[in-house]
Amino acid sequence: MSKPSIPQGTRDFSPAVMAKRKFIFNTIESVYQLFGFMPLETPAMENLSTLTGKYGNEGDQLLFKILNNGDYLKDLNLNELDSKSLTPKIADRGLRYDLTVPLARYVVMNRNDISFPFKRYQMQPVWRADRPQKGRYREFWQCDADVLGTDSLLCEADFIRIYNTVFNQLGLKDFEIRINHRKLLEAICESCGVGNQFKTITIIIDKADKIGHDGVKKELLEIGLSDDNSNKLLSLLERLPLNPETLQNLESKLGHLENGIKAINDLKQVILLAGNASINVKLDCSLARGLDYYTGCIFEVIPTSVKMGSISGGGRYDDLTGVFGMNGISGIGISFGIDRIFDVMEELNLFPTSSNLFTDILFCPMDENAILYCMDTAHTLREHGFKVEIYPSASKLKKQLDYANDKKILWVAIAGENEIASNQISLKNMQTGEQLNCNLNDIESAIKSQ
RNA sequence: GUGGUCAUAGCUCAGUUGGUUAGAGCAUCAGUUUGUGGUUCUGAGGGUCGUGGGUUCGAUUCCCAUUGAUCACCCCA
Repeated sequence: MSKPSIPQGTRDFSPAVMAKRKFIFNTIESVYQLFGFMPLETPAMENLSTLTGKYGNEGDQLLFKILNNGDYLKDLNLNELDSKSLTPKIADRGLRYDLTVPLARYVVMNRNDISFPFKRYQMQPVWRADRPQKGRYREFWQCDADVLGTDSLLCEADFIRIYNTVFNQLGLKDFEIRINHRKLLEAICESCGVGNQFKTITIIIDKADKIGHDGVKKELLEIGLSDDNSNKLLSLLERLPLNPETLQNLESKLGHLENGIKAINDLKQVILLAGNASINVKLDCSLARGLDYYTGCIFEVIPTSVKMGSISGGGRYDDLTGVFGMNGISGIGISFGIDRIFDVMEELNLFPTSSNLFTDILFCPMDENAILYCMDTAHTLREHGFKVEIYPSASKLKKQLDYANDKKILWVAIAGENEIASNQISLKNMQTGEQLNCNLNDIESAIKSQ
């Protein structure tokens, strides 16, 4: 038999790793709930017709397809088919590629039962048949929150506050929120006389971080921009603090354009509503992201003290549900990339040392009688909120203490002949090594007094 | 989808200019006169050297293929 393995780009998460992941998940979830978002879960698999055509040509290739059950080759003439035309005939379902399309599908299906604005969060794995590399997996988790059915800029401001709250609670101080506005991008292109090449231009300037201003200019010249216009464009890409001065400056350059004034007014309103939370927000006109469906503000969060890509992104979109035949629903959403947040926190050593997932007290029975002796007391402590376990056999004490160390259990309660005779327990602190005898009923107070 | 690097014990790695039974540290398990650990000592288990083929008297070592890992590009979280 060959050694067992797991598929490419997937991972097991050990208990020690899960403790840390849970810390991140729980933090994000509790903050989402603080802002009034409600949980939603959708199936791992969707009908392939729901997924295809939503992510562009490249996206379709990255979908995991699920082979139909039964004799799926029946009625097929294999000679007339290539692999591309074969797929829809033998696979009706696929694994979800993100959480946004399933959300749109859900909203359309349940339109009569949903009252708007609809605020939901969703934290589930998604799958992409991409080639794995650093910080990139075939199965990874997204933590989305979206507000559907309102175009209020209060949502943008709320998401800025959510970013601050989440990263403060995680202990990640060095981060920068970058914001841009789709219409600002359009205005910039217009003012440089390249409004008709909007999409090409944005793909180029989105790479500014990677290839630098020189690289951007080179590519702009290649697609036929004049030297003048590319310089003008580049001068607008500087990353500046999002504040009234920056916007006023921008208004003097783009205020004559309809798109420009709309975007600037939106951003002004966001600053006002976000208040102090907007302090570490930077206006980044090179930020483009998945342009296809974003129509208003666009967000990205970058860790500033670690070399790592974005750890969160999002933006406003119109007509999310249009592809499923339900028009007029606009909204805004963000997504945390928890796998990357994990890597950043690991690198900066930000995980709290004590985890509330681990056992608080381990009972160590020295003989069979002691097991029975511990059972009721252990359960009373559980009812009082302690995480308690009893070592399941009367093994040698060394082995039991090793087990406690391995699981980072702080307290052990040793019970043997002597303790039973005196109706007591030997309570030992595994960190200090101190040990004391106390009555069974006094364990809780003894622990709390330390 | 394109290109580079790599593959020896559970983990981190030695090693052989191709030659008998492939090593170390850590980890695991078991003992160290039987109720005290994380920092004693002793011992044990564990590898068909990623898989398949080729060259050779002989391959873990050389060649080819394949699979996987990893990094970069494309794109993206």
